[in-house]
Amino acid sequence: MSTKSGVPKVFALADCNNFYVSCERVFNPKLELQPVVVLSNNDGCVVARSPEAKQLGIKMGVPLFEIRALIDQHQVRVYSSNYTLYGDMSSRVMDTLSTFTPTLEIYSIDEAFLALSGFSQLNLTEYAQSVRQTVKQQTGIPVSLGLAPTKTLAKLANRLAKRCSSGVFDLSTADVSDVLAATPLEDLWGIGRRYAASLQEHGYSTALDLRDADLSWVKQRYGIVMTRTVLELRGQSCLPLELVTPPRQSLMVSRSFGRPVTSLTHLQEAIATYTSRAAEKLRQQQLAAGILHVFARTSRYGSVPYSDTVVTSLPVPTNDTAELLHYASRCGEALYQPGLQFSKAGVLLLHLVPETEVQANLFDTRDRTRDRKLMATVDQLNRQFGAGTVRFAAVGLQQPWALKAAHRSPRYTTRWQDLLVVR
DNA sequence: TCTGGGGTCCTAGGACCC
DNA sequence: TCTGGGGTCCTAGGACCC
Repeated sequence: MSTKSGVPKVFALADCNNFYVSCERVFNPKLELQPVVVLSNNDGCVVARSPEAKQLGIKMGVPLFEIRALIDQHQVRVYSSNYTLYGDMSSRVMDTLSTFTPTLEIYSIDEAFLALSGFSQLNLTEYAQSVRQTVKQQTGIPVSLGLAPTKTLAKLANRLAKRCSSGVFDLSTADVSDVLAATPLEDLWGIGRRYAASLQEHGYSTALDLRDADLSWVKQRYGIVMTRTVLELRGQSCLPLELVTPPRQSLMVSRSFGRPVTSLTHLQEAIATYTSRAAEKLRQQQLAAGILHVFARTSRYGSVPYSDTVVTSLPVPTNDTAELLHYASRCGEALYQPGLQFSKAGVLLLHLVPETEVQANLFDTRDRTRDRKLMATVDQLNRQFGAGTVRFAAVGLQQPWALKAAHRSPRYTTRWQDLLVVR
């Protein structure tokens, strides 16, 4: 695969190793070489594991209560998620990566694709090594790099890089057949559990089988997405780097409750809390929403199955907390049913537009200039004195339904009170 | 007792129109 | 017996990702 100029085109996927655990370790070096896990919101499931924790057989995504015994037995260190810290560490890593190439796509909180076209004169593996070392040195975070002619193969190369001590794996020149033959379908980017099972029923079991599958059959049976995967396995790049972040289409805030909610009051408090948070996020990103979805559900495990969504079209796209709270509260009333044990609720905002491009409505009676000033002041106070300093009464005071986060580390990098003290 | 949260894209099918 | 057909738009649901 070559570009027009004849320069080999290589994608590198840089992926932070056990990112959340690594973030915790940067600020608490005692965690090195110890089994460590980081939990999802509400301390529900394991979402990151140190190699030592993986060694103990702790699987990705397992609920905490299922591995209690293992944790006690091996004194696994357990942390609640600290997304403020991880987000901040992520931007430090991305800043460092971006010094190596102008063509970089930030793919997720801990991954970035780099285009290394034009580096043909250099030894790519050495270059990748210097990327690793620099990121480690400047941020404390270990990363691995996979090199390949397509994104899908770079993803695979990265998996292999994670297993070798050098932390770099290059599939850009070698014949990949042997590697693909040793790769189960569900290890491929874009092939999840369902597709893997379905392909298996048709006699495919490895990535090599899929690469050599009949393209028109794949297209007809599974659609365009998997067809691209097949082509990428063949070394034909179909997924370009996305250098500009596409505008966001939706924004969601949802949480499971720390304990079941049965009263309308508590359901409304939770919905108001999530709505407030969603409105803050909108303002941070200078967006306004035209459609509000509010949903609530009971637990998938036991209890009466119930899940419903109420949709409201807003008269004018808005990011005003008070206005969104007004509509959300109506939705909450519509969703509530006595006797149900609600386990989760959430708010989804759609039809997002830049706040500067909001079309006025002729019949709009709100004094929006005044509203905007109020929100700006509230945001400023909360930035200065901490989140939640100024709140709307609707969010409640006690919040007995609120989620659990019993093991959270301090926000070392984003809160003055939590700054690490060296004695 | 205890099972995450936040996204995107694609497709099928219905509504509607000419 | 005859009862169009094709295009577009929208939505819900399903698949995937981290």
